[in-house]
Amino acid sequence: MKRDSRLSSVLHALLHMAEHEGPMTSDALGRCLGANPVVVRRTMGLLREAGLVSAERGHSGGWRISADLRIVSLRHLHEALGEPAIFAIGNRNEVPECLVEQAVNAALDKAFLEAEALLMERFADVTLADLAADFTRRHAERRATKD
Amino acid sequence: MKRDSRLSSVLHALLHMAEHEGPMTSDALGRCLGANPVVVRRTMGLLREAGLVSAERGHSGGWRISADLRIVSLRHLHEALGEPAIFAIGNRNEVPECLVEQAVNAALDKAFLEAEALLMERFADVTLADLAADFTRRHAERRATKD
DNA sequence: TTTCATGTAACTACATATGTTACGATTCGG
DNA sequence: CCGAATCGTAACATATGTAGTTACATGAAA
Repeated sequence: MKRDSRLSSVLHALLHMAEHEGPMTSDALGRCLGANPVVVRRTMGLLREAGLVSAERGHSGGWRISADLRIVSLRHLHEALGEPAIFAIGNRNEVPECLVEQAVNAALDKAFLEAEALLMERFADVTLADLAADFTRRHAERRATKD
Repeated sequence: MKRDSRLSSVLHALLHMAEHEGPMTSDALGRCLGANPVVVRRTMGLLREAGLVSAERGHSGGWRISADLRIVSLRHLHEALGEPAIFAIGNRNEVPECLVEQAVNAALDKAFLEAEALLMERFADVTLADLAADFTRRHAERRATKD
């Protein structure tokens, strides 16, 4: 199964936007991410619908962050992306007649739901501001190592 | 992304085998699961390599469980299947140059590793015997309801 | 020796993420 | 007002991975 990397992509894009003065075009973001500008527009469009960014068309247009970095968490972004399926493993049949399969599904579902709940908790704990701070720390570290 | 349902499938198959006298053929298991017998052989072959089941060819052959149901956990089965990827979400680029992307990956990896650790714990806690008992309970319940 | 079963390779079918092309809609600058 | 820049979006292409299917070799039992 090919993994959905949109959450990773939008985080990367948003942090670049946070470091950048003025709006960034889909083309510029595409170059940062190594992604196609149309894919950028497609994905950022979901964040726009969630009110997290805004887009301006025409000359000197592009994408801007329109939310507080200290508020927006990974969970918000996951929701903005439509809460895509988290697991690459699942039940063969979601509503089985067979009692054996029902027992199997119940056990698997319980484990997956717990893991998903933990993941969502962790996602809710991390904001864009946290990531920006981590980036700043890494940046300072690299400069210190080079000197 | 199509989900990997092999763990669900082998659990379903193993429990049917546990309830069944003598070996079960790939054809019979395929009918239980609603799956193709070749796919059954392909998947059960991995369990055979892990020593969890054995296969006999020829007349009155088929698959047999060759391990203690009280010992074999979901985790063992997951391992026997080659520990397939658990998450359908992931980083865009696993070894990025970009410090922004490194910060993003670090945050996501941390959350995913914690969730995976919890899932593996839960998997280790559930044995085939537990599932068989749960099936028996469901079976008794259904009969009680019908009466 | 015939039949029934697994073992396995090769190919097909299908789903989904991402990439690409094309073009319309909008905005700014000259 | 025109033209370039930019987003919005549809339609199609490509890539990858799961499961299904066909075909046939191998082995065991009646």
